[in-house]
Amino acid sequence: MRLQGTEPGLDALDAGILSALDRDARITMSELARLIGMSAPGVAERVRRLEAAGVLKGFSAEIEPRALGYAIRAMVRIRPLPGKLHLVEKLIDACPNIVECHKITGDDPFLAQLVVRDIEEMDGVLEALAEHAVTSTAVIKSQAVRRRLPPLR
Amino acid sequence: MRLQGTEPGLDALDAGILSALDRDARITMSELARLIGMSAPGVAERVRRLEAAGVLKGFSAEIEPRALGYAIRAMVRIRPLPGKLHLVEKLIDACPNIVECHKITGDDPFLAQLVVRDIEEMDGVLEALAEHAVTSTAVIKSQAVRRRLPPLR
DNA sequence: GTTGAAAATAGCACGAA
DNA sequence: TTCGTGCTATTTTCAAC
Repeated sequence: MRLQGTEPGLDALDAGILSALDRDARITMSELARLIGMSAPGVAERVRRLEAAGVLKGFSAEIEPRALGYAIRAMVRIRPLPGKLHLVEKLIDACPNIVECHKITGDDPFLAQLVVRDIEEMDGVLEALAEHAVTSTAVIKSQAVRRRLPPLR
Repeated sequence: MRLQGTEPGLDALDAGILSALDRDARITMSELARLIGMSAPGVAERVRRLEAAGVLKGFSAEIEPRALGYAIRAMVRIRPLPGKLHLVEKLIDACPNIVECHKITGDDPFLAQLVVRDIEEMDGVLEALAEHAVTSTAVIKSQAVRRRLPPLR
């Protein structure tokens, strides 16, 4: 196996495996084997190697927030007030409505994805942040590109 | 089962199921059954119902772009030039380095997540967009909050 | 939702290329 | 090394309750 971070390291079979697992992570190794034309132990071994190489970090469920009553999703840029960077980072982590947050370059250090049931709930979260940071909120209207993999080779 | 979008609709067992599947989507129904204290056919039935209700949209692999040689990740705000909205949307969809894109409110209609191997590749993507849109790029330095579920009840 | 039996699958050792 | 075959344990699925 090649070192992590060097390429390609992935042949067409690995690419097929990753692609299939991305479409349906609960597929059986047998079915996966049929799809790419290998034996089940063979693909299972490759999957283990991809995990060991750090390519496959895990498998997760795609859950639809709307179906849980979270009608609104928004991207929030967050700029902590002077001296409040660490405090704000803790606030962000402690806010259960923030389902993801990146530290980014530029004027606003954080870009968070917010999921709320209604405008009132959104306002509550933003108000709580407002004491220690300036926020810019953009409501998500739709997905132009649904989560997908980058080119695998 | 309650109508999609009405709450709660989820009891503690469903919440446990979703949480466990989010942590590891490839867990067996038997193991999941043990975790939440039910029989295997019982949990399997609940999982089917959560899928039918639109709560569980699917299961996907978490793939680490870095391990594939994509050293840089960035969030790009994209503002199409007048009359170029649809063209830009097509360009975005056709760009394999864009792994996700939201249509949002505000001055910049699109917020895309970009994954590239190096600065040169990033420049190439942004140059291609520059003909038809104004872009603002923020490189992702780290994840402050790793993808997680909102409160399930 | 549970139990129990049949079919499919996973995981292992071993041999071949 | 990496993959395939054949075995056993586990899991899935379906029936009946």
